[in-house]
Amino acid sequence: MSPGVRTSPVAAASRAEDSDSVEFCGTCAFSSACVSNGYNKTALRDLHVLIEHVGPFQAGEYLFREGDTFNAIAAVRAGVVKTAVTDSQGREQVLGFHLPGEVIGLNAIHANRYPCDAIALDTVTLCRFSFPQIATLASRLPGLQQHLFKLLSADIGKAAVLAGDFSADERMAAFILSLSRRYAARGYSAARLHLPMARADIANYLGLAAETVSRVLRRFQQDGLIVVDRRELEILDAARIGALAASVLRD
Amino acid sequence: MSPGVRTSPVAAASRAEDSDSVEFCGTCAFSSACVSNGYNKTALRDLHVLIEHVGPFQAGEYLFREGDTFNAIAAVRAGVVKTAVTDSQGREQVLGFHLPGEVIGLNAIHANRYPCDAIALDTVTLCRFSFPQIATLASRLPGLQQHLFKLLSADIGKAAVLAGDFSADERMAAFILSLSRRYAARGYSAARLHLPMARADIANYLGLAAETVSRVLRRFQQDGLIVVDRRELEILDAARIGALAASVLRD
DNA sequence: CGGTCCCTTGAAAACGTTCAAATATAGTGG
DNA sequence: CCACTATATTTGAACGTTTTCAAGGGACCG
Repeated sequence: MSPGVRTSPVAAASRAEDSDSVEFCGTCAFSSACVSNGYNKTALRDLHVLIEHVGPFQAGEYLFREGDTFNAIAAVRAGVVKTAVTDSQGREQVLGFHLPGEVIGLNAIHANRYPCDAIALDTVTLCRFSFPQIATLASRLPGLQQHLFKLLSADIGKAAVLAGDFSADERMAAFILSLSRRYAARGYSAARLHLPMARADIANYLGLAAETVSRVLRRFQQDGLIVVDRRELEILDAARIGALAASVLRD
Repeated sequence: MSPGVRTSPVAAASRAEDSDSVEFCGTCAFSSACVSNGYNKTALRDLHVLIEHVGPFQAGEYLFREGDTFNAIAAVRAGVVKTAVTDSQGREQVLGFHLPGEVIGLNAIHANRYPCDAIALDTVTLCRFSFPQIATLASRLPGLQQHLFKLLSADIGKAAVLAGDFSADERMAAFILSLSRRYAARGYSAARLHLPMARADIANYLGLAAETVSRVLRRFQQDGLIVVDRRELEILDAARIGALAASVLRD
């Protein structure tokens, strides 16, 4: 990204790359699939003009910070985004990881400010949607309004998944399987996946200690469930992983 | 409520009580405050016709069940509602408690089915809003659409609050303070409050054992933080409760 | 007054954490 | 290309908070 951009590239107005392009990228096409069925080209153009491609961001860069004024949601186009809050004592609490195709910023609508930080874990590019504009457009396109309601509704349930009292094994298995499924839904391999986040981030997200994550992964490998090497992970026994994760993922 | 109603009074179409009344109840007035400013009487009447007052429900009655077809959200008008899921082994997981003025069913939009059970903890009455109708109306009333977006967005954050690794004391203090604030926001006392749910429900919600809840409450009382007698609770030292809860509630 | 459910209390056990240290890896500059 | 440093991960052992197990009271309801 260009040097000199100092605060909240997502929150701040950003220039669109390839502003003369009239094609949707894959992510945009996904995000707008709801309106592309049965709507005219005017609607599609309306949607297109409020989309900006921003990035790339390098690992560690902040996409937005807690407290920044909210004015846009964003779909991850490439890379992985971590959302987290930091308390007064500087302790971080990881809220989630967002893979390509997934939307960030929905939890900022309520207070008109982002309630968490968003940090690139690797090289990230985004599709940025001005929220006031997309809300206005949603008034005219019932399909878009419905899509936004559903995106928001789905996020309510996701946040509650790890609230239960699950064992370290169950949490770890659910984490692996969730990543696998979400990658698979985007056309990546369901068996081999890359973990772009540190063990400490996984642990924090799952409510465990980093040492516990390390130990559980090692034991999973000893038991033939997975093969893990650094941040590359292969699922060998999806059935047993699924059995462990079932109580967490509810299926 | 009338006998013979067997399934999902919220999901199913229900008769409105006082159908000839043209006055909003307090909850309805609250829920529709967003549109009552600057909108004409036609809009208000449109909103009113899609509201149904349902109930009362007795303690233990199901307002809707997991898997029921979704077609309405509801605001609690009186009483307290517990939402929970039950896994394949029959173990219950409490997702939340909903006080008067709070909305239930928002997490059902995504899949068009309720993802959890809703159970009355005491005598409950509801304002039921047909979701297809309110969504249609929201297309014409930007203020209503914005209000719905904000309701949904706020719920995303609420669910994640207890995901962190907090001690039993911190969780319990946060629970007490959250109830106190939410009751106070509705005009009830912030210091004296009634707990309509069992200790086991509190424990389940907080990710603790019921015995731990009992012990923490007793110790809080020994330390002069609260007085608790059965399901009546008085906060004596709001400052220290607040200090304990701060890391959980983030303030 | 009996029954049931809810709550409380005590003691032992378990799971995961914390502390401490070794190992490995990636990044940096010579 | 290599040494060097900081960071990340792994591993071991002791500790601690919470859970589990077991039992005892107590309130509410018929």
